[in-house]
Amino acid sequence: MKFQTINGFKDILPDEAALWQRLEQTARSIFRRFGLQEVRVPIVESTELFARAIGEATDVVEKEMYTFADKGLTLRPEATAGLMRAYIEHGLHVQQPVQRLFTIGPMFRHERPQKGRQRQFHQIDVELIGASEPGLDAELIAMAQLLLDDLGLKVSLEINSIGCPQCRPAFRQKLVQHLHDQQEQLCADCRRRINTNPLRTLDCKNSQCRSLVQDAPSIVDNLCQDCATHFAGVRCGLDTLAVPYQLNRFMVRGLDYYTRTTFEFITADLGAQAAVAAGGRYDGLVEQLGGPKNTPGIGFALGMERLILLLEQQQAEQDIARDRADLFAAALGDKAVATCAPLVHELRKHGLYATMDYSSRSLKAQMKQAGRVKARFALIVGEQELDKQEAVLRNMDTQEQTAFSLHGASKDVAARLTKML
RNA sequence: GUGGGCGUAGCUCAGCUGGUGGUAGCACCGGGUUGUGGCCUCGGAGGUCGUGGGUUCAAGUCCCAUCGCUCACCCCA
Repeated sequence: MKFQTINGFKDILPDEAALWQRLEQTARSIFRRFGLQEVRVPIVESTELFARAIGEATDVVEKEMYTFADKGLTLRPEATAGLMRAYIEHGLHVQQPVQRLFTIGPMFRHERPQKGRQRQFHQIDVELIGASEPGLDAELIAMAQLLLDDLGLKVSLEINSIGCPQCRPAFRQKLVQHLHDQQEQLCADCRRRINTNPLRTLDCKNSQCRSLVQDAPSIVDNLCQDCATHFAGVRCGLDTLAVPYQLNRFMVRGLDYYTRTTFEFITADLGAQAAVAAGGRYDGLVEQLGGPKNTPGIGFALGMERLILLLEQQQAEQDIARDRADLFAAALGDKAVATCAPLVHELRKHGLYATMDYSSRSLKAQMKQAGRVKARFALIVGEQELDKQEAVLRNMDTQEQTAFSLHGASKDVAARLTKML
């Protein structure tokens, strides 16, 4: 019996973990400048919360959730619902009119895994709650763009507005009418979608469907006055901030809570999973979850695995800069090991990355190991030196070697040694 | 849920129309340097060829089943 990660779940080993750290650090650095605050919420919530927030009829809720049916609990398939629950539960709206929050962590969806899609995946999730001005939409999108730029990734931005409960039903009806008229020519999936989720036909990948919806009614032409004005404001804001974008009137959302502004950052380098970040406005969500009335919000999620894949592709040639050890102690013999161990520990108290080998292997083997941890210095402690209370300090870069006295308590020896490194 | 591709060393992979599992590369260990890393050189260790059946004198190779991985559909970050 051999244990292994189960399908759709993945180990992140040290080399890759370095990239994850870089990604998170870059994100945190950007978020700080935009005044975002971190929150950490549980990965388990009541099933009812997700059903209510995401929508009973969505694929995510209908067939992709990891649910403990007997307990009424579910592993979160996305972050927004839990964040909104926390926002409402703790009355965050009272503390500040606009809350700027982010969270980072794992999400779970029981889909068939493929490139850029795991069953456990990670998102960086940002939410701005409590304001609806279009300038805020533009700021949020510009921030996401800045983050992706800082990571050195080339992605393109697409935006759309999907209206609100005022104007979407009318548009939906109009679209259904149009689709009915050419039902025979649509693919089987799209024929089914006419009834289940007509908006989805707009981004079908089937080429024939694609050309058929080209002259379908466009949602941006069917927005109510408020939504149209708002969307114009968002576009204007993006222009002001010099964020290039493409209007994609076929872009829709799979989660029910979205309203008005929607956007996606797309890459051509990930196969079928093109979206590395996506989000939009959700002006009715807080109220729908039992929070204060008229609390608008907007947010987005970045797919971390997808970003990591891009980062890996991009710098396939460069190897990741590993931390250099400050000192490697090569101890030859039991006495030497006994001398080095407390010394190394003292160096670590001084904040240095020091390490040693306890096995008393050949000096050659230990030097090799020193090279492997990219040690800047090696301290060679052998029997010859020990008799004289001395060691050899070798600069691994210049190959210079000097005698180093081991006289005194290891604490004092370490203090002297630290100065020489 | 539906299709396609692939399972040989820790990793990346050779292995042609069946005829003894590769001096393959990387990584690991040791020698060359009686106590000095990277480069070089020599050697070593490491495998139920995913698993179970079948065909055959003979199966990593052909057939069937099964498990696993992967890509795509669907859906989504």
